[in-house]
Amino acid sequence: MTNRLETPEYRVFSRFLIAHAKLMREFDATLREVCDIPLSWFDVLVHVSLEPGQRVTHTRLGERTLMSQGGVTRLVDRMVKAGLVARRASRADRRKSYVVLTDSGREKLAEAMPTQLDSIQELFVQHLEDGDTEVMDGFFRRVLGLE
Amino acid sequence: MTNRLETPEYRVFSRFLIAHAKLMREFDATLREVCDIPLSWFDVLVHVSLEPGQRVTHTRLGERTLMSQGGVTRLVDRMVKAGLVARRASRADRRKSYVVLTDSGREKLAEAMPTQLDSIQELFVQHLEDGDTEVMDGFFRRVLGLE
DNA sequence: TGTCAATACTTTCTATGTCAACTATTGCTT
DNA sequence: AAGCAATAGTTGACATAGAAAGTATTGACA
Repeated sequence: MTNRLETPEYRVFSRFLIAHAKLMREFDATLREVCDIPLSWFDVLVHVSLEPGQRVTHTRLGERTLMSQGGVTRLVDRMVKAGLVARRASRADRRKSYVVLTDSGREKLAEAMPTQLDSIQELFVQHLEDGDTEVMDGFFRRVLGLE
Repeated sequence: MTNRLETPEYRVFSRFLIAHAKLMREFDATLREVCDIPLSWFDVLVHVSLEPGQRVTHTRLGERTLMSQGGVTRLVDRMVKAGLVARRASRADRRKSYVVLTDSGREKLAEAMPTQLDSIQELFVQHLEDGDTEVMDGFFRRVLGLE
């Protein structure tokens, strides 16, 4: 039964899981050490800043960060308390509430972005050789059902 | 600043993250639906069964499942309560306690293994084309610092 | 042999996330 | 316009995991 676990394909899968765990751990540890924020906060800062108008609804933020709605509310709560983001009620639709960066949030992002980009470079991108990028991009697109 | 986010390499990294989240979600959902256990329990069952003598110490189980020691204790607690595994004190070293499968645990594994192997096949392995396996294996090995 | 650092596991405290129920608001349909 | 399903966000109950301190046991070494 477990012999199917010993194929090269399964081994790749297994390494995929371990690599993911390792990367997440190190990204989080580095961001906490250098910038004093967890990876989840960095994610929010980035996704707010990437949005047109530098503002996101909770729902969209949930899609981007792959979190549940309740989870987003609480994550944003903590970041509001820390002063990195603020909520701004939408005029057009009073159910909506936009998440925006505060000055402090913008500063924190400017500080954390190079840190995180360096980590990604060092732990992930650096190991991409020759055609690896294209191969892996194709693979992940298929996994995600894109195109 | 964010322009480095728009390179093909970063895009691969981003898809890697999204793919991981998607796969974990679906594996867990399928195992819960079909076999009524979470992915974390399946992981434990597999790692116990793969061990020589079909028994693992908590410490080793933690290394295998990438979990903290306290996390392992409680995860095993829950599975003991559910009757899938049991703890067996070590004679040689009375600090150690081995985790072993119960009959019920062995049955559950026999039921869950094909389910999970099918999921992995369908959601991951199926999308590996031609030389993809070798390319990705090499990449993940480098990421993990193997060899 | 007595001491003490290391090891194995447990436990407490806390952080964080999910699910489902709830509230408010919107906008479609008649 | 009234009714009502859909949408946005919050909240309560609960599940789970990590960090660090605590307990028991082992083994090395003076």
